[in-house]
Amino acid sequence: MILSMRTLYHPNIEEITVEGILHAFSDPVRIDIFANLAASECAKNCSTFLNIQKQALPKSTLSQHFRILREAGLIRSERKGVELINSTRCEELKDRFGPMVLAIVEAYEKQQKGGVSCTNSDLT
Amino acid sequence: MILSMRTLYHPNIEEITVEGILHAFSDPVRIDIFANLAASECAKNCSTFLNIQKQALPKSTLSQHFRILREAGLIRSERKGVELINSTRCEELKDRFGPMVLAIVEAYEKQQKGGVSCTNSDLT
DNA sequence: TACATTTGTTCGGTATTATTGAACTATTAA
DNA sequence: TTAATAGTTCAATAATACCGAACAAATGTA
Repeated sequence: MILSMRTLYHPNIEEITVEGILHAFSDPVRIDIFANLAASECAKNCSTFLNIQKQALPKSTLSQHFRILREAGLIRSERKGVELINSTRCEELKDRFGPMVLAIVEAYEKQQKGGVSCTNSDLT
Repeated sequence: MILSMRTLYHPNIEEITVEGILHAFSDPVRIDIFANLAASECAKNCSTFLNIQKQALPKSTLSQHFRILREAGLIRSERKGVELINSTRCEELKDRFGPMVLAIVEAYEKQQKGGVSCTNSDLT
């Protein structure tokens, strides 16, 4: 499959797999991006997330993370001028995978709110 | 933390994280093992899974997968003589993370039953 | 006491995957 | 044009994963 820079590949809903979704969610940055998108009223561009993480990420890294979320079928990205507007595919996903995606997001949000001690056990 | 070969580390329930769970589930072998354990009436030893995958796995690989599931807090392993008996921690996990784990397992099982076309799109 | 068998772990070399700075493309605006 | 902005691609490096071989621990047998 040949993809030019302007072609954004989005899998059809029936091509999306549980394993693909779980792999996409396996990275802390990606689950955080997705949960953020899911919680926000409006869609957001990629650069919105440049400084949302604990440590600022390079845009090349962020670009890869968005591609993985997109190709796993979790988000939809639309080009609007020079930027990419991202939104979740939660509703489609619910039809196909039931409460899984929502349950993951809710568990993640609850954990983040709960003020988890992130100073734990650095095993050198 | 020093672990001898006989010491099996199991995190306390409050040490378990959503990210850790999602990372453990990100591998197709591991989600398959976990779903199998969750579906079975009785606990199973590790070697049970040596030939359950499409391609047989070396036992060193399987050992790593079980360690990752265990250290993510998803399973409990008890030594019984020479073997390790594994079971899920689903009930504890439900208390802490709500329906997440069950929803993942159910989506995975539904997909497996559904006869997914695994001959799809090899993008060379 | 061996010695063998079974189950799983550890080690270390190799292979795969992830990260990221630099160069690039594409769009918009002046 | 030229510049600015948003995101992608490339390629070198870093980090992980895989798995054969050696090992450890428990059990059985004589």
